Amino acid sequence: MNYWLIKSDPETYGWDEMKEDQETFWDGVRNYQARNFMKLMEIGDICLFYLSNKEKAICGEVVISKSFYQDPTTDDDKWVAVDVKFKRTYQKLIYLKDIKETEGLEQMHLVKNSRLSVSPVTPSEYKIISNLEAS
DNA sequence: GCCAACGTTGGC
DNA sequence: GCCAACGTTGGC
Repeated sequence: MNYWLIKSDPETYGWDEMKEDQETFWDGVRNYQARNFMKLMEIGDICLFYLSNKEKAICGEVVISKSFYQDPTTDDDKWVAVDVKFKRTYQKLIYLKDIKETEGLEQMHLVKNSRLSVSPVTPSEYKIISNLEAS
């Protein structure tokens, strides 16, 4: 089982919509690096849901409910989508600012390459983030 | 709203 | 195949 971080602009698709839909497909990724990570996602993998721009915080978790398939929003077979299911809302938002200040998280793609919309999270990073949520 | 960082495109 | 120009993203 793997951990990931997926990014969404709340203006496009926010956490409230995710919660209401319960399940949705994650499409529209047009970046090879992100696409390659999506292809590695398996059912049951946990994705941290990050809100860019306005919030700049991780707000909860979703679970992969279907592994990659051709992105239905384009004819171009280069691109893929996955299905994700709502899991839970964090007790508090974990802000980018705090992530940057936390030891052990400075190597995260989110910190080093903020433009990558899908990125892997290591088990130890996941654990540190869980601790931040509980603290 | 600005701008840095990054990816992509296209001319040579 | 190189690299300049351009577009997009996202933090500030």
